[in-house]
Amino acid sequence: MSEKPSPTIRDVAKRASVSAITVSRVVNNSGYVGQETRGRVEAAIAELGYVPNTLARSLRSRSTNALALILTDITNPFWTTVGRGVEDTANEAGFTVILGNTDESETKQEKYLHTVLQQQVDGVILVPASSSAEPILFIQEQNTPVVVMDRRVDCDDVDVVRVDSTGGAHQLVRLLLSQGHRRIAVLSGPSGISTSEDRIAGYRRALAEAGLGHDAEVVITGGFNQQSGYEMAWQVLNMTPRPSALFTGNNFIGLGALRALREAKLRIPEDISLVSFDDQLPDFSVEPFLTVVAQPAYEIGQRATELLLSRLAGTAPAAYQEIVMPTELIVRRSTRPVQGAELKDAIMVH
Amino acid sequence: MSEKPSPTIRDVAKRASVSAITVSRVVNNSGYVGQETRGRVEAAIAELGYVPNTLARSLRSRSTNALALILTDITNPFWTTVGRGVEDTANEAGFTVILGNTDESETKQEKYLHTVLQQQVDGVILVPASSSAEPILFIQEQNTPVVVMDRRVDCDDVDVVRVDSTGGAHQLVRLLLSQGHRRIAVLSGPSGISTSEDRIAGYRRALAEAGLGHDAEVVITGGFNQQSGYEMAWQVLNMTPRPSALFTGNNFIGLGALRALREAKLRIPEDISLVSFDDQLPDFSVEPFLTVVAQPAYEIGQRATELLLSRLAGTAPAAYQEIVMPTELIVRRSTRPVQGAELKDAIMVH
DNA sequence: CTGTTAGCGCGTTCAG
DNA sequence: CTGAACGCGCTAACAG
Repeated sequence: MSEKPSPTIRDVAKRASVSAITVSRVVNNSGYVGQETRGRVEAAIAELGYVPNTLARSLRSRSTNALALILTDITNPFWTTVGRGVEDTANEAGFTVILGNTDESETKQEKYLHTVLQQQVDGVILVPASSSAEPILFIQEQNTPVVVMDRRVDCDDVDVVRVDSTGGAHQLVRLLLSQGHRRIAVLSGPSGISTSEDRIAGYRRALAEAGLGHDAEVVITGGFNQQSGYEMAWQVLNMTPRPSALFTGNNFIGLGALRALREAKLRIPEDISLVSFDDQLPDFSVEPFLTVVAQPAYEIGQRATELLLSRLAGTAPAAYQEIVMPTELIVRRSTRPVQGAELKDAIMVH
Repeated sequence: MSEKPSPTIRDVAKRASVSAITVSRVVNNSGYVGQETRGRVEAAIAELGYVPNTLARSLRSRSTNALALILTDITNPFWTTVGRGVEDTANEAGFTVILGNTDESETKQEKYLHTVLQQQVDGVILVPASSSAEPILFIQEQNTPVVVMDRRVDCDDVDVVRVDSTGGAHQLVRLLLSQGHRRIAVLSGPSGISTSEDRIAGYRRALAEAGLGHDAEVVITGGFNQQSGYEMAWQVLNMTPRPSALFTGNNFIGLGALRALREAKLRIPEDISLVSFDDQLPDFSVEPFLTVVAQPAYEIGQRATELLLSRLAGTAPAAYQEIVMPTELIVRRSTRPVQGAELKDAIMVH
């Protein structure tokens, strides 16, 4: 393994008997270069196996053509799909994407923000771990454009791309109400996160419009993960009277609840109804049967990236944008009209 | 939004009435700096909101503290787990990880390799899209250390971390043989990929040791994905006589086969036996029941990264390493001894 | 169409 | 313990 250093632009220049800048123009397809000169340069590049140094390029040109995508849970298929939307859109425009995963931790988020800003990314797409405005301001202080994705924050001066969580929850709960359900439990995410709270708000609005109230006990908050969904579901199953329907605040909470219901030997929808925010991945061992409100995950990533790129290009409207995307109600087979008798038949589980 | 440029190390130096290099020493904790001086510098950093420029740092120090991880399918949970092993190990050592997804395409792989080498990553972990030595040589030409993961390549002068695919397949097929299965179909990945071929080799060895041969028709190759598994399984189901057992070459092929078997209304293991390479993700709607050979996914990533880091540190043995990790047979409930009658009872499906 | 000059922000080298 | 000079590899700004 010989230790000869990688060839630089000057080595290529020398070999092709031109100046460094000419090589630069050939590599970047910028400016005018004569046919014959270009040929010589390209030959020299091939012979030397020259690979341009992006670091130096970015240092000089003050632009890395890289975006940071900072999200909360890369193991969640919803986020992988969003991520793909971001990546595809960015790549198409010649940008690379640097990914950071915060696990909903503000500390990790801060760490990643520092890292990517040090790396001089041209822009940031952030799924904030809290609704605090501080991280946003920190990014903006570095003159770096930022788009907040999925969640609202306590800050008006920033671009946001999200879905209508309140509306989606409202639809789901109205469906349950129309089937006669009256005691409906909500298993939501962390309080302090807008999606989590908006979904509860949609639930409350649906009940209020129907002239109904609800026990405080049936509204539960936890984490946006399976374990939490599992635990919250058991909590619900132990209530007296037991709710006749569950509304879970995201896909993972829904999965956890599903497991709890199976352990409790409750059939869906015969014994209990279940609806959820977020569609589930197709599972090839069973037919899809969960009634859900689906989010346009890929498109969310796409729109957020487009907005960010237009800011970078200076083609975005001056005013900060808030893009709210619609959700889609998909009715399948996990709910059922409540039977007259069932209303009083509140069995204790466990 | 005022357009003042981000503060540089010199701005901090001026504000603290020291030289730039002193600031550098404070930031990097290198060299001696007096207590009092350090205090002034830290104050200046905080007041200015100074964030060091990694680009310039790396350009100067000729090291980015970044590794590239190039793999073939990020949507496969096996690879996400491997990736986590890489990421955790790298982060612990102060390295960041740049991820590239090739979808088993040599073209995409080449594109990513170019990108990350331009970005001056300190090392590459590659899951090669083919067994060609060329990409390896290309990386090594840039004086960049590389570890090949999961697959063998036509190149001896490179570090490799993989599992014993032949051995794992051998165990699985021996289990089937011991239960009396004689006509066993293999649904494997692309030919030309060592894992795919090694798993077929293990199958052949098990049969040969039992003094048995097999029809060429029951050995099928396709892609390492669900769609391909689904199609290959249907192909098997239409054979006469129909194989009494299936061995699928990875988790996704297994999932696709599962779907085909369900569509064909075949019960497992009553109507047909199924074993697979790779364990499946826990699915909360059904108990795990598939008999598999599991790979230590996380540890594979970990070992590969450790090896790469030790190369960077210069602490690795001079000779190239080939680390072959063991697989684990997990017997569950997807196979069953073949019944005497069944052997002749080769029903056509469809 | 091509070249010269300068300097991006930082850290190594060597001298105080 | 601190600093001055220099250059990493590349391109912006200006010549010609």
